[in-house]
Amino acid sequence: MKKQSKKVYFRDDVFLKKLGENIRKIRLDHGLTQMELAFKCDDKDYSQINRVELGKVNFSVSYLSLISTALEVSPKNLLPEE
Amino acid sequence: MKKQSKKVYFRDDVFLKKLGENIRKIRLDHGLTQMELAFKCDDKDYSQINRVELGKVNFSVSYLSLISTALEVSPKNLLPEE
DNA sequence: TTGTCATAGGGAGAATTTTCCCTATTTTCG
DNA sequence: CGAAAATAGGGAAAATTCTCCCTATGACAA
Repeated sequence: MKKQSKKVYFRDDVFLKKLGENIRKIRLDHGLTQMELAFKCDDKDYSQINRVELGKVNFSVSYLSLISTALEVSPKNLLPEE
Repeated sequence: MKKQSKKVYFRDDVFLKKLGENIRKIRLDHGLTQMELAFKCDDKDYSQINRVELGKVNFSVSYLSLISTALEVSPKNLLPEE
């Protein structure tokens, strides 16, 4: 019987927090509400945007790409330094 | 009975491909193997790194942060333009 | 206050990634 | 060529996100 190591997905809360704040900042710079941004992302619901901005979900890089397209900026611009 | 719309997660294959290529390029610039990079990421296995570089998985932004730390670059540097 | 808009967040089920272990294929080096 | 190293990828179980729908809270104007 193998020793069963606990599976815990890696999650960088500090990074997620900063990333969410950046996204919010850029969204507001564009004068968009969460709902409007969700619409531009072809997302039926804006709860995901909300959770992203609050750093509550460890979302995927594809979604990062989607948001950057909707905000008309390079994905690079969404990321925090370091 | 509600109409059941099919759930399909958003996935940007083109973006994932370019991102993977960038990561590979930077890894090689640092003279690391996939295994060595995995080790620096505290990943027990290197198959994940391999799939990331090949654009086969839509990995999380936390993992992106992890890789950037291991490669000692800003997460920005890993992302493709646009 | 009342109503409206925007943000915050609960909850369930399905989809997908992540983790872990293994093997196959390809590349590199003696 | 042959061995060793590195990359590619199969597969299963579990963790977590994603999607969708709904409600609560907060902010702000009439």
